[in-house]
Amino acid sequence: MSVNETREKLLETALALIWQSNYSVVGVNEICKQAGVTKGAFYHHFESKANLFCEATAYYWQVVKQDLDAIFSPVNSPLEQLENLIQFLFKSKLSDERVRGCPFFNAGAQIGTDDEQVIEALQHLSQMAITYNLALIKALDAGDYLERSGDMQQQARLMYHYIHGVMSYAYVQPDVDTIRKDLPEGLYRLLGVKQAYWFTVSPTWEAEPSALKQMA
Amino acid sequence: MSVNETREKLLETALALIWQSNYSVVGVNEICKQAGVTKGAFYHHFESKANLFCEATAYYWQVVKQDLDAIFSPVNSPLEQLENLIQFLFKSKLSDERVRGCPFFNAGAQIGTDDEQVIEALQHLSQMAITYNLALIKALDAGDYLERSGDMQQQARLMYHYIHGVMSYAYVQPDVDTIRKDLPEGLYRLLGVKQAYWFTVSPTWEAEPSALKQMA
DNA sequence: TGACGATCATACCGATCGGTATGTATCCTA
DNA sequence: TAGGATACATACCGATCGGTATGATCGTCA
Repeated sequence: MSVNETREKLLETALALIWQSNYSVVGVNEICKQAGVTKGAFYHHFESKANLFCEATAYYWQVVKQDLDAIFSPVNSPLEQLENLIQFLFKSKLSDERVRGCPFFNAGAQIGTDDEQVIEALQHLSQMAITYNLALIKALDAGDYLERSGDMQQQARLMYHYIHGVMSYAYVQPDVDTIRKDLPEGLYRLLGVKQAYWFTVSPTWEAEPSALKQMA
Repeated sequence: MSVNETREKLLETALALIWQSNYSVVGVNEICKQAGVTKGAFYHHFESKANLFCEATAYYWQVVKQDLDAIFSPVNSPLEQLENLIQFLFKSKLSDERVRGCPFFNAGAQIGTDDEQVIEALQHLSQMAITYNLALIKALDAGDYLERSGDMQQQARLMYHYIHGVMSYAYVQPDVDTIRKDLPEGLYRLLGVKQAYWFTVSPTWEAEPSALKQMA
């Protein structure tokens, strides 16, 4: 196994395990065991468990960013972008029944406030997500798809709040059909998309298998 | 210390500690230490840590229910009820900077999926919350405060999702002013309250100190 | 008064936690 | 080909985890 292979195997295993339960519960031993490496290897690549989590956050974002850039590609209309986002959230996190919620949507709630670097990593991640939301809202507004204009930065946050909430709900109540309905309904309502445009667009984005997808 | 005193002290201490960090991180030893009782007393009153959590959930709900019943009192108009709810969510969970989010909003994300009785306790709690939301939505709809009628059961869920999301956001980003703005804005939008009624009502509910409030 | 159950207090359990010390095999470079 | 850095593997550390066994103290009621 090459250097990067070991490192990435650890990152992906950690993400998968945290994904399935939570940061506090998943131990370094278990991560190593599942990844098929020893503790010596773990602490060779990462200085601590918290550091691993931060690196995993960055790794996760790096992968997700590619999806997001495809979803929000300028070749898609704003409405298509929104539908793609819904598709993405649904497919990547809810299709497999064993996986509920998103480790980073949830992570804020999983981690004690004492670990500063972890908090910062999560804040950065949420800020990134909100930035993407903001771009979408600006596009929707420019395309006259919205009933009213408002504080778009705020609307981007509202979007984030809501998506976060739905994902967390899915963690406790993995009722796929319900989530499938609530996700678009809430977003259309929150953003104030003109009702004529509701449920009128088919997504142009399709989930592709990737390292992170396989984890789910 | 009487029997009920010890038991309630343990429940309240557990809630406070879990509130501040999370279920996995807070140990039985720490709960006992903070509560000023010994482990013997703990395991005399509760058969396990998970059982304590379930009991604490019920205890918490029992206290919160009183607030909710006051908030949704029929003497208040639906708009006042909504404003009261916002006030309640904000005051009870965000006023103290050290406390971020809600232990039970977050708990779904904090607990491994392996503990069945804990999951059930949380599902029950969320169902209760959604039931209250539903009553509010029906009242708003009946009072012609909403722009459109829809699946009210779903709308009650959407409300829950959003509130959950805002609370979790507050956990990582304890920016009180932002939350203060986002909470009503999102709820008005989600529920589709006619814009003429936005921010027009003053709350009739005021937080009163209680055992659980002091925890915060 | 004496027996008994309720309410704890103390001491301890094996397991596991995150982390480390040290040894070793491999590889690149000089 | 010597030597040092890299990439691990193994064994172990003290601390803490949830939980238990046992005994002391108390009020209660026969």
